[in-house]
This record gives sequence, structure tokens and C-alpha cells, in this order.
Amino acid sequence: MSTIKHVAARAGVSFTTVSHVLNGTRRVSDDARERVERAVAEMGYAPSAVARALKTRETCILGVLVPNITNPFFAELTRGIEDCCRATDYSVFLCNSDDDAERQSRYLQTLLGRRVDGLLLAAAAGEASALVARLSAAQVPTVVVDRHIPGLAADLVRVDHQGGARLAVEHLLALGHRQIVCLSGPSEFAVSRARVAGWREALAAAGITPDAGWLLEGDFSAAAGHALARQVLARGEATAIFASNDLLAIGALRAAAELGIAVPAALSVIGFDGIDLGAYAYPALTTVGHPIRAMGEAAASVLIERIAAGASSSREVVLPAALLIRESTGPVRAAR
Amino acid sequence: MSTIKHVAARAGVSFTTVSHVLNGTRRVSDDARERVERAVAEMGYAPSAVARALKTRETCILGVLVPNITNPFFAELTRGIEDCCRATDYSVFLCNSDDDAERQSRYLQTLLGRRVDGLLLAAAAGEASALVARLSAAQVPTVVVDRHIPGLAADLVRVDHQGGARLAVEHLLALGHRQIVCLSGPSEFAVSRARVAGWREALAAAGITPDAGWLLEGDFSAAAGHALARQVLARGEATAIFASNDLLAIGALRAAAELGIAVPAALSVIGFDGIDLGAYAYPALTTVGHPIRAMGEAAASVLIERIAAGASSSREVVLPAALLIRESTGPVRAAR
DNA sequence: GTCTGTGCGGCAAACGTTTGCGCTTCGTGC
DNA sequence: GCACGAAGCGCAAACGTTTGCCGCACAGAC
Repeated sequence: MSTIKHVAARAGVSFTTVSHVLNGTRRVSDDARERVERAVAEMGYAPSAVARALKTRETCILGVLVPNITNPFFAELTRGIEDCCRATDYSVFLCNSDDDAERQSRYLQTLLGRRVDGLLLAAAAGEASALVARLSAAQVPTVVVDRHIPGLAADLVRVDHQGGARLAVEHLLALGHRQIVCLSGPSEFAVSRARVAGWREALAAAGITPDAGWLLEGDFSAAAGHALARQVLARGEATAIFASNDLLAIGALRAAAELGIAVPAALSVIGFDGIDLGAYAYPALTTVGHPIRAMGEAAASVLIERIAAGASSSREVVLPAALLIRESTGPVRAAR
Repeated sequence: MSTIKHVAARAGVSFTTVSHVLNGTRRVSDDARERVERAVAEMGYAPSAVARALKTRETCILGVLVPNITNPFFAELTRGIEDCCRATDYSVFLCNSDDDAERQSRYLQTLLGRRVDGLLLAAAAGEASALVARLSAAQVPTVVVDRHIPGLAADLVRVDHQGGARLAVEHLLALGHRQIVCLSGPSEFAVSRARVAGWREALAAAGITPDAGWLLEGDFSAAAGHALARQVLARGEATAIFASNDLLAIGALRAAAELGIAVPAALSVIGFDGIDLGAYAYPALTTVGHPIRAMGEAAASVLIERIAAGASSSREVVLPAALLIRESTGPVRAAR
């Protein structure tokens, strides 16, 4: 691998000059500049970002710690982050915590060792205090995405979970539904609780008191949505399902199809998040949320600002949720 | 940020000793070791991977260049890569080329500048010669995943595209289908061509000559699958569709549902790849392929071996494809 | 002729590690 | 009492950059 000194030798200048040509950090005569540029091109020289990082003490790397990139929500989120990074010459380190605190902690250590300039964190569930302590000690600029971490002084970018849920349920109410079941994510997540709260709130505003059996909890997967929806549909009272994420909703759609229940004629299903794939379910999934990729971009750009600005009081960006009406919801019909 | 010298001062030893304790590179007395370990713990010291990389000339970073992480195939692939990296203390830089040669080339430059130890490449379509020249000049260990790049001396890990396609079509033939349409990806990709070849081959072996109209081409997306399948189904001759990836197949499933064509009773659909989400389509997608995450792991581990071994004749790992029979294929019935 | 300002560019220190070399100190065998 | 090996550990150079400081050459003003 060639170095700046090789380039300098070839161009017949000092390596200081090469550095200045490369970075545009001081005036260089046209003659010298040209010789340097030619040498660089001929040798295919690429300056070492690692030496540069050592000297300047910034790596231009963002650590991205998500539960699982295989989940379309996090894939789209990560994509948004990466889009922002491309635009600003950052690179991203990708880590999958699998929602495992231990693994998350090891990754955190790795990222700190690698001296990332900032951290985008969609934290794993579970005890947060160790994480909080670690992060505060490390002093690395952090923005938490989607999932709030109590006690952590970091920026937060999230959708309006509760408002979004309310919107979803109001949509169902407006279509005439009264028996609206909620498929919730794990209640350890504040996100899950907020969405359930929105559901409750909308029902209450409509004067409806949900039965105990109307709230079912599972993890945020299609498999869980499928299993829970089968339970609900076996009972046969619900006319609508509010799933607290799209994967749950897709599982519910599948359960309905298996049981021969027509959606949206006999059952409405609404999801949350707005993953791209919802559009290719059949019927296409009506959902609520904020463009995920845009949220990723927003999070990354908040982080980059924070890196530039240094520590100061932390910021919370709440993105409004909006309805995305597709095909899986419709007016109540006569009882099945 | 504390450094090895701060640790050394606190532990009352030279920083050489701290280094040796941290790396286990030579014997250190129990007493000194203990003092160092205590100091490290108290200070929350994390050695600088960037300084280390500068000195040792290896970064323990793998560059991963995929078209789009939002595509479940690449998400699962990347996940497999990352799994392997976790096990071996590598980190991954994630880049999305969006199948754009220009963007891919810029990313390549970035990754080279960052001195990644190796490169996992699922190349963008288009003219490969510039890419090949660049990569050969850079001498960075590379493994190409899934998509062959002609003329590049790099390891290749891929599924048996042609054999897999043959398997899929043979499955349909065994169920009694004769009118088997093929939804192909863009013919610029060798991958697409190989899958089409497998389709042809299986048909030929069964003595069937496909009509010109049996082969339709689109990009590898659900939207394309949807549009193409509608064309096919409007004509109404096909009893089965072989889609050359799962996204195309999911789009086809949606088209069938819209037209009220029962799958698999009136139409069989088979995909290629085996993305997880296929299982949550309704009916669940029958497909052919190799576990994608495992393929990612395999690719990463080939790369890591290659990094250790240095340049030598390049290797091609062809993973066998297998049928994954779910619900979207069944025996031909009487004509619709 | 000297002085001063300006344009250009080189020197060398520093960033935080790893590692070859060499210096003590001690124990052991003769 | 001495030689020698082994155990333990420190010194300093290097990795490839950035950047503060300084020197030189030349032009213009006096």
C-alpha cells in the first residue's frame, strides 16, 4: 500500500505539501499541485483513514446498534441512516444485538474501542441501568431511535407512538368498528406500552371499555401475530384488529386467510410502522406511522449535529404519525 | 479519552507492560497484571482500535457492499456475514450501492481508504471492467457473493442458480404442470440468465418447448412480479409460475389473489431464494434455494480464511439449492 | 541598498499503539 | 564464588497522517 511519502517522492515535493494538496488546507503552486495530482492518480493512492483518524481524533464512523437487521423495520431504518451518512462522508458500523443485553454490551465495548464518533441506538429490551452508566461514562454522542431509554441523557428520535395508535383506532372507529382487539408487543418495551395506551385512549374517547380479552401480547413477529390472531378469531367477536406493528399485522392477515375470513369485508386489520412490504401483502396492509427511512435519516442527522455541537441539553424529536390507508381496513358489515 | 499511558501511570508500570497484559503477549508478574487490570477497570479504558490498526496494519474490518439492505435477501445475507464477524472479532462497514455503478465506485474508494481487511461484494449490475481493474490494483482480499463478476480474481460464494431453477421446475412438472411461465430478473445479471437456463433445461428434459410469451423479464421486485403476473394471468394459459426470486413470487401471489385465482388450487407459484418472509405470505411461498443467512456466514468465513492465507488461486463455493415446499404449489387441477 | 510583506513549502512533533532489543535481578549448578 | 539462564520489565522506534512553526526567495516601498 502506498503512503503519502511515496506520493511525495514521486511528485518531488515534501509530504507536507501532498497533505495540503489533498485537503486543500493551504495554497500550493499550480505546478506542485499538478505534479501531486498526477502522482496520486498514477499510483492509485488512497490516504489512510486510520492514520488520519489517529491524528485528528475523529473517525467519521457512526456505530449503529439495532436488534436485528432482518426485521424490515430496522432494515429500512438502517438504510435511512446510511443514506444520511453517504451524504456527509460518514461510514456506518452495523451491529445486531438480537435484543440481548449481553451481546449489546459487548458491541458497545467494540464500538467504543473503535472510537466511533457517535452512536445510533435502538436498544435491546431489559435492564437499562448498566447501559446508561456505560454510555454516560463513555461520553460518546448518542441518539436513541424509536425506543426511549429512561435516565439516559441522549437525543431521542421517535414516532408519536401513542398518537399514532390513537389515529389507527380512530380510523377503525370511524369505519363503524366497536370490537377492536389489540395485538401488543412485549410489555417490557415502552414502545409497546405507549401504543397500547393510544388504543385505550381512543376507545375511551368513544365510550368503549375493552374486555380483558381484547388485549393480547406477543413479540413483534409475524409468527406471534399469526398465533394471537388465531386465538382472537376463534372467539369470533372482533371485527377489527389493531396490531402494534406491521409484522404482527401480517401474521394476523395470514390467520384470517387461513380461516377463510375475508379482509376487509369481515375483518379489518391495521398495522403500525409502515414497512414497505406491507404494500405487497394481500390485501395490502393499512397502517399508521412515519416513513421509516426518513426517520433513520433524521436520526443520523440529529446525531451528526450533536457531534458537531458537543454536549448540551438533549433533544427529543417526535415525528408525527399518519394513516397510510391501503386495503386491509373497511367499514363493518353485518355480523359474520 | 484515556490512553494506555494513563493506565500505565495509574498502575505504576510502563505502558509496554500494559500492552502485554492486555494482549497476553508475554509473561507479566501476577502483581503487575493485577494492578493493570484494576486500573483498566477503574478507568473504563478501552484500547484504541485505530492506533492498533495503524501499527499492526490490520483493521479487523470487513467492507460489505450490497445493492440494498432493504431487500430481505440482502438483509439476511448481511445478517449472516455479521454473525460470522461477531464470532471472529471483525466489524462490518455497511454500504448500499443501489445497483448504481457510480455509487459503488465511490464506496469502494471509501472502503479502500479505510483500509478494510477484506471486501464482501454483491456487485451492482453494469459494466464490470472498471470495477475489476480497481479491485485488482487494490489487492484487497475479496469475496463475491451470489453474483459472479467475469474476469475478477476473487473467491465466489453462490447458490447453484441453474440447478436450483431446474429443481423448482421439476417440482412443478412432477405436480403435472406443463404450462410453466418464468418471471425473470434483469437479463444483465448472470444470476437471472442462469435461473432462466435452469428453467429451460428442465422444460427441455420434459420435452416441452416454451412459447416465446412464457418468459417475462422485470427487476427483482414485488412490484415487477405483480405487474408481470397480471399479464400472464390475463392470458390465462399458465398453470404454474416459476419466479426467479421470492419478491417476484410474492408480487405474483398478490396478482393471483386480486384476480380471484386460488393458489395452489388453480395456479402454482414457486419462488427462488428462501427469504424468511415467504413463510408469512398467504399461501406460504414454496421456494427453492439455500439458507441465506448461512450463505452470508459462509461467504464471510471464506473471506476471513482468504485474509489469513493471502493471495492464491481463487475458490468457488457453490451451495446446493433445495426445495422448500410450503403451500403455494400443488397438483394441476382441471382447467380453470 | 535595506526593510518588509507575501507566496510557497519543508521540518518535525504528535496522535496511541506494538514490538525488538536489552537491562536487571534472581536462582541454580558447579 | 562464579557463570549462566530465566523471569520480568522498560526504552524507543515505528505505523501514516495533520499541522504549527519557520525559512527562503522575491517584489515593492522607502
